[in-house]
Amino acid sequence: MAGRKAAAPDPARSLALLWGSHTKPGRSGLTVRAIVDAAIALADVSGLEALSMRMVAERLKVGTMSLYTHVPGKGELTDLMFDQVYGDLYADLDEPLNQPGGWRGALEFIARRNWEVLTAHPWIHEVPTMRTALGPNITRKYETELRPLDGLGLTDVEMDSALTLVLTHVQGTARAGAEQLRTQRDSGLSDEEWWRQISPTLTTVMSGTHFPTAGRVGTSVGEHFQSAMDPAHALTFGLTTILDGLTPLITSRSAVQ
Amino acid sequence: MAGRKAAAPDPARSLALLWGSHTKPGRSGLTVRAIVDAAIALADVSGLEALSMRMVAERLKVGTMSLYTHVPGKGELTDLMFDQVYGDLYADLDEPLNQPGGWRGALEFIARRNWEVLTAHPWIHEVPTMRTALGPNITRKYETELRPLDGLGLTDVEMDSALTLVLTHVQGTARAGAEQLRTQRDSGLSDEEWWRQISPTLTTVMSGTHFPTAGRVGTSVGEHFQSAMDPAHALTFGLTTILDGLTPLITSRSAVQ
DNA sequence: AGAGTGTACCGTACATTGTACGGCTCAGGT
DNA sequence: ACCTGAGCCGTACAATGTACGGTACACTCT
Repeated sequence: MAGRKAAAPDPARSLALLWGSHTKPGRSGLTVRAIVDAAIALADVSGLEALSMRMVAERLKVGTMSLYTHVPGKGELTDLMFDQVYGDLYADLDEPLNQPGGWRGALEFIARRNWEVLTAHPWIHEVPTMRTALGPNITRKYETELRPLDGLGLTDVEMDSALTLVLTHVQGTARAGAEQLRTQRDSGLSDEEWWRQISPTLTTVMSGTHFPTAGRVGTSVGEHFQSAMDPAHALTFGLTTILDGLTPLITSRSAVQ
Repeated sequence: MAGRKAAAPDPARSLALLWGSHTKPGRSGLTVRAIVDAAIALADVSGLEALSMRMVAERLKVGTMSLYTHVPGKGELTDLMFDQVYGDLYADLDEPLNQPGGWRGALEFIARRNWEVLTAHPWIHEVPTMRTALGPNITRKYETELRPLDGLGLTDVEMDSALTLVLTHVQGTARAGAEQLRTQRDSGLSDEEWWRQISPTLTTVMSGTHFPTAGRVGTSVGEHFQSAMDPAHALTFGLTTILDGLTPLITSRSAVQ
């Protein structure tokens, strides 16, 4: 990254911002909320890396440095953006729990919701999540997502592990999809056009090497999805497999109870 | 990112570099290989984002712009780095296949090997992988990893989906672990110190809100792992679950044969 | 041996980034 | 009417990737 030291965001400062109430408009109407909203709108289009403090300021018709009155820096701003988009994820604390289909239906619902945010705001993948772990919305999300797993006989650690597994899968798959989309946008080439462009170079250069399985499977996948991969298919295949894998664990625990 | 246009890497140029033979030392001993090795060594320590062309040049005792004689730009350089670290992943094309334990043992072996590279070179997580998909080493890796799944009765698409699921899981978990480590390094704080620092702010600010499940489970996890998460545990829990989930699919297909 | 030529090498310049610093300007209290 | 403090912002700086144009060396051909 460029610029001055870009000092690591102060956790305590971030937390205060995250949990505090910010309803003091100032004399040009500038608010933490307005800044975060503007930043999210811009990031949705261009990504976090392309998002600059100058762009945010310009969109708000405000001097660049005015932002720093309300937000310590870009790092803390991304923390706020992150917490914000997870704010409306669930209608209430029991929405997944009230889903039909028991724990399995609940986890499917959770996966689908997370998938939706991730695809609506692909820049989330660029946010270092470790440090934001304690924002108010994130904490509520954790509570909401854990509840359907409570009382099934699982240990606390198992509950966390199961949830983490599902969320990691959704995130990884969504990330791959976002990357695919972004690559297409950046290059202006669709998957097919891209393939046509590199195809001659590839055949020239690949002559003499034989990868029979990779060749056959790669071709099948390409024909089936018209692409090198289909994120939606990967999501459901993986989710089904994971839930199938969790079933014996949960039924054995429930039986003991 | 800063700097000039930073034009998207030319796929064809990357491919030529990836597949071509580069054994022309030039008059100051500068080689594509040497550049890539230096870049990898630096990235291992500081990450991709902190890696700069100036740093690479300095390490090689060479002017910055000399690098551009051998490598079109930073984007293509990262492509080369990516392909390079996957070069020695497997001893031969049948190493996973020859593992004991059938397809399950093979997938466990594959997961472990991928985990090792990912933790040895955490910057891999920052590489946009879509465009590199066709490097020689990556293609061989795909072949090697698919073979243990061949002949089990799975369709080509199912073979690819199963492998992708395992690799996505390993990558996601490794990424979380890398992020955790990096956050610690950057802040100079261990998990415990970090917790002590934000704890007072948190209790002040969290008063009045009740998240019973999150609180109980979070505490249990923290006590069990001395941290908010344990990547190694997440890896094995998830892998076990996924393989358990794949078992019915594979046995049903094999039965039909 | 001498001349010519292409390629490896690199110094400088520039646009772009995050943000430190210090000044300006106003709202509100005394 | 004046003072004070907070919101606002112009300028400056360090760091980045790399375009551009120049320099110097290894080689080939005469």
